[in-house]
Amino acid sequence: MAVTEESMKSPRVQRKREQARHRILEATEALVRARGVEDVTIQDITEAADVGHGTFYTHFKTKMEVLVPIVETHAQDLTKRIDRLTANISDSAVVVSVSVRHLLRSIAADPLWTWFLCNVQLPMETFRRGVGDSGRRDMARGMAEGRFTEISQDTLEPFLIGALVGVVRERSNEISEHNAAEDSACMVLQLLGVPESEVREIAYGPLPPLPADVG
Amino acid sequence: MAVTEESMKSPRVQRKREQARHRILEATEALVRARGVEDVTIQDITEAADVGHGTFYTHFKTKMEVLVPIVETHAQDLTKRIDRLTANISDSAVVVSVSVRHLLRSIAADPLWTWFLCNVQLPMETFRRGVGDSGRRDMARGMAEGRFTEISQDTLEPFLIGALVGVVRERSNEISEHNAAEDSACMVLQLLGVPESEVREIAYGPLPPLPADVG
DNA sequence: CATCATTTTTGACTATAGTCAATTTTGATG
DNA sequence: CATCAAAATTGACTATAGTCAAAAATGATG
Repeated sequence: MAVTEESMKSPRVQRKREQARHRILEATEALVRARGVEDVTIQDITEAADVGHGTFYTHFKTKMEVLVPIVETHAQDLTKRIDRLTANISDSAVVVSVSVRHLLRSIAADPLWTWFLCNVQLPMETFRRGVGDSGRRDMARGMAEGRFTEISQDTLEPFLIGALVGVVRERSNEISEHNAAEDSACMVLQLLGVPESEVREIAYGPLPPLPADVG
Repeated sequence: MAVTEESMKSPRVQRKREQARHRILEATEALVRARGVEDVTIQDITEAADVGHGTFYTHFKTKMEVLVPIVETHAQDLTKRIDRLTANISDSAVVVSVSVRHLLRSIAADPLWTWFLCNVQLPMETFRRGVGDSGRRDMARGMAEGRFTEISQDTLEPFLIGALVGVVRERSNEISEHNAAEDSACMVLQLLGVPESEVREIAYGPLPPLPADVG
C-alpha cells in the first residue's frame, strides 16, 4: 500500500519534524515581534530556525500561514482567561460586554495580533477557532434565557466578527486610550436586543481584570 | 522657485499624462475582470496600456492601488443610484434597510468588488469615499428624527462597515441566493435601535429595483 | 533654431516569495 | 551490514513586485 498515515511514521521522524516546525514558529514569532512582519524574510526565518529555505514550505504554504498558529495560540489563551473571568457572571449581557471589552483591549495591546487582523485575508477562521466556541456559547445562552433576541448564528457570526475587526482596523490606537471597546460593547448589546436603557450602564460598568495566563 | 504646482504644468503635458493614466485604468479593469486580479501582472497591464513598466509606478504606488479608483468609481455610481431610489422614502429605517440590501447584493454580484473587499487592507477608505457620505447622512437623519438611537459616528462607522465587509467576506455566495442581505439589514436596524417588532418586517419588506445607472 | 532646466518616461536591476528536481535521511528487510 | 523504497530536506531556480539612475521629452528663453 502506498498509504502513509501520520500514525504510521516512526516516532523519531515525527519528533524531529515536529521540532523543526517548533523552531520555525519560535523564530518567526521572535523576529516578527522584534522587527515587524514586513521586515522579516523567509530567509531570516529559516536561518534563525536553522533549516533550509525549502523546508519552510514543507511546513507552511505561505509566509502568512506561519502566523496563523502563532496568533491562534494567543487567541486560545485569551479565550480561556476570559472564560474563567466570566464563568460566574449570571447576566449574559454582562458576560458579552466584559468579553468584548477584554477581547478588543487585548488585541489592540498586541501589535502582531493587530497587524494580523488588518492584513490577513481570512481573520474569520482564526477568530472562529480562537474565540468562536466561547462566543457562540455565550450568544446561545443569552438567547435561550430570553436576554437576547433570537438571531440566526449564520449571519450574526460574520457580522459581529467583521464589526470587531473593523473597529480594530480603524480604531486600534483609540481602543487603549479612549472608549472604543466600551462603545463597541454598547453596539453589540444593542444589536443583541438588550434594552436601550440598560446598554450603556452594562457596557461602561466595572471591568474586572483578566486572571493570569493559563500555564 | 522649485515649487511646481499641478496648475503650472502645461495643459498638453497634463493631458498626455492623464491619458496614460486612463489607459492604465482601462487596461487594468479589463484584464482583471477577464482573468482575476491574481493572474494579472504589472507587465500585462503596462503592455496593454502601451507604457513602460516603470511608468505604472509614477501613477500608482502599488498593484493594489490601481484598483482603488476602479472600485471607487463603481461605489460612487451605486451610491447615486441608491440615493435616487431612497430619496422619496420617508422612514429612515426603510431607507437604511433598502440601502444595505442593495449595497450587499451589488457588491456580491461583482467579483472584482468582492475580491477587493476580501483582499485589500483598507477597504474602509474606499467605503467611506464611495458610500460614506450617504450613509452618514441617513444615519444622522434617523437619529435626528428620533427613529434611531443616538450613537457616536466615530465608533459606529468602523463597526458598521466592518460588519458589512465581514458578511461579504464570509457570505458573498449566500447574499445573492439566500437572505444574507436581509438578515444583515435586520441586524443593522436592531443595532440602530429600531423596535424589534418592526425590524423583520422592514428588512424583509419589498425591495424596489435600482434605477438605471447614472450616465 | 539652439540651449537648457525641469518633468516624465523608461527598462535594467534588486529583492524576495514560492517551486521543484535532485539529494540526503530514515528505518525496514534480508 | 547492505540494499532499498519512501519521506524529508535542500538550495538553485523562476516569476514578479517595486526601485532608480539614465535617457527622452517638453517648452521657455534668447
